[in-house]
Amino acid sequence: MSRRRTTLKDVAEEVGVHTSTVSRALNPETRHFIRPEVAERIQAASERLNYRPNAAAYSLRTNKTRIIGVVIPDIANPVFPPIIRGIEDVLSERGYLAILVNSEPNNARHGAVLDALQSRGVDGLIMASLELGDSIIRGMIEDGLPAVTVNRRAEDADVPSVTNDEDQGIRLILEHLKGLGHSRVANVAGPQRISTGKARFEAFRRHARSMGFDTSEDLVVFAQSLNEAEGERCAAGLLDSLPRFTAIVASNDRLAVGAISLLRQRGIACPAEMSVTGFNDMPMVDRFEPPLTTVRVQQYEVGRLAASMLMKRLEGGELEPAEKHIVMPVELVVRASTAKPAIERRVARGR
Amino acid sequence: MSRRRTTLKDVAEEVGVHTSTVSRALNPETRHFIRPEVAERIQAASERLNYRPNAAAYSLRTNKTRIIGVVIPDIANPVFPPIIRGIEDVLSERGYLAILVNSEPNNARHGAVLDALQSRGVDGLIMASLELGDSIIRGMIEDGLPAVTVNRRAEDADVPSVTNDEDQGIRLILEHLKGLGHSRVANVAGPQRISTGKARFEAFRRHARSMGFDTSEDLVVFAQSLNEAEGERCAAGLLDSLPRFTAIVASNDRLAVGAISLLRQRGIACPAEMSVTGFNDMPMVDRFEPPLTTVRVQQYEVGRLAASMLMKRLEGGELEPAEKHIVMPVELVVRASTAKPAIERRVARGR
DNA sequence: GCACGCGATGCAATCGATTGCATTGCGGCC
DNA sequence: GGCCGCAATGCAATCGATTGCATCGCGTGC
Repeated sequence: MSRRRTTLKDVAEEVGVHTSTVSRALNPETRHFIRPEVAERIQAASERLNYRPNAAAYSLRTNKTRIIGVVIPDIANPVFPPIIRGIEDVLSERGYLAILVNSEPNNARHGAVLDALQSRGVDGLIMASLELGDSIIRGMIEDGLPAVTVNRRAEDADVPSVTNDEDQGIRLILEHLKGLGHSRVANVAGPQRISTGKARFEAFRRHARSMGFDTSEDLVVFAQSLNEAEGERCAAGLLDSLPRFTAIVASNDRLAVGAISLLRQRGIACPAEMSVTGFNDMPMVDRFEPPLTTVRVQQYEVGRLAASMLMKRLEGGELEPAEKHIVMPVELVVRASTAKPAIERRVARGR
Repeated sequence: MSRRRTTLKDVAEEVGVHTSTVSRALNPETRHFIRPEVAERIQAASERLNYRPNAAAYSLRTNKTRIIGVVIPDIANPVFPPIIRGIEDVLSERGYLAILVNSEPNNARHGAVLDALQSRGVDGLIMASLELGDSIIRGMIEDGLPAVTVNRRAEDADVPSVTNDEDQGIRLILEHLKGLGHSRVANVAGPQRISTGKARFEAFRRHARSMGFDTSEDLVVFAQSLNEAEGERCAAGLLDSLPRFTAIVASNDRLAVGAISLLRQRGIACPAEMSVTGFNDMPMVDRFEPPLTTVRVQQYEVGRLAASMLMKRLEGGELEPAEKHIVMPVELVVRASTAKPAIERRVARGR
């Protein structure tokens, strides 16, 4: 048990050559320097002794770790697992490993966590946890650490990103609602410090106007965070402030789910009396009651792409401007949380 | 941009001392060797120069990485995120980082992935991905790598574990069904190569017998894997083989969700005509239609505990026998997927 | 038969931090 | 006032792999 790991030196002695020869024989890039017959003996010995290169020594010498830092706000948020899976699949195909950290940008731990990653010498960073104006990230990127953002964008256009077509998604939602006959639609917008929150809110405002929806300001509430409780709070706010409306467009599925909960608490039927839409098409929302009408984003693919872009950068290629910011197409998924508006039923409700 | 990182040597030159002095001054354990005044100057210089220790050099010298490998079958399975979060929270409190890999034990990549972790010199392993008789893991543990399993157990009792009280969970489910008046209950059991599948199946058999349920063998089907599609397939198998029964006890929530889907496809109302129960209480199952009656396990806490146990082992302490295998209490959560059995309604159905 | 060249391999420096041991300097004690 | 001892710091080896350069030996060409 626990005996010393075998090193290059052990293999070298076994075969009767120098460590440098072993090193070259085991590296596909340099193997051609070594006589095939010797290389094979080395290969055999290395397997016999169960040799595993020491990654620390390799990193120290080459300044590469083959480790990528993946920073997300919270893995327990169902949006992220498919993305992570996509990232990890690509990385492991290329012999890279992912260090996963949960960290919210405003959190005290955020800096420490990123320090730890930097100290570990990660070769690159994939960031889902990011707010507009995050200076810590800026610093790391200025230090030359390759990074890609996923889902969200940095202000700094130099940081490559993979995002979804938020504008198109919101447009599809609004068209769908309009087609059903809605004309007064409320918006539970996401936090404006997050790029998706901002993009979706702006898309809502623009498209609502151009499609002729009522655009009173009191039809919008801003969520402070992206979870169910906040969805409930925001929906309550809208109902209490009493503008009449027949549908709620939420900035993401979790807010939508929260809104639906609140409607139920208040005895308002969804979709009969109030339509609700989400964004993301999280796993399982098709099984909710009611099944959620939402915008499907390709979460797994987004993860894969982000990882691929980072790999490409690490393996030498600069990214061409055209591939620096990828916007993935989205798709409207109509389920049962939207329906024709009830004819002015909401008007009757008093405070 | 991208200029060389500052090293101990840089700090040493700045202050006019030797690198070893800097090293000692910066390490809380050895700081007392250094005159406070010097230590402070070193501290200041190190901050001024933004010094970050090189983890590769540290690892090479000390043979420690402060990295833990976390191996799970699939992060996209909703059971795992809370566990991962629990693990990561504990690790980051202690200055450790988690490398996350997705790997099914039967998969070709399994060995390669574990090799990669070993090569990276992880200090320990937390395994959720594990089948009874997995020889690769055995090998690593015999090599002296500290490991803890979560959710599942290894056959080898030497590997510490944190699991849930499967037996109790199944018992609570059966008592609940019995209380409702059911007497013929089918079981969609999990794969028997997985410890939870086995434990829950055995619990089902034992408690079903002792409570006086019908225990015909055709009331049991074994799932090959743990997902919704397999749940559908198994439920179909049960219905088609036509034993009469009024409830389905599934080995986990995903199988249960699949079973419910199938019932809906066949026009069988749940819970009116057929009760269904799950296990795990995954996030969001309370919002499903119907909200799922299931067994709540403390996923986040399970993750925290596993990480804590590993930390304890790494920081010297051997685990006492009593704390080597922790079994977490579970809790029955009754929702709307279970109800009193319909009086022999199923009898009428022909092939 | 000798020199040249090149293919194959060895040598040794290097990456950056840790740590056992050596050295220095100073205060206290008799 | 000299010596002992301890506190504070420096020295140098070390971890294991990579890699530029040196070296060796052999074949080839003349």
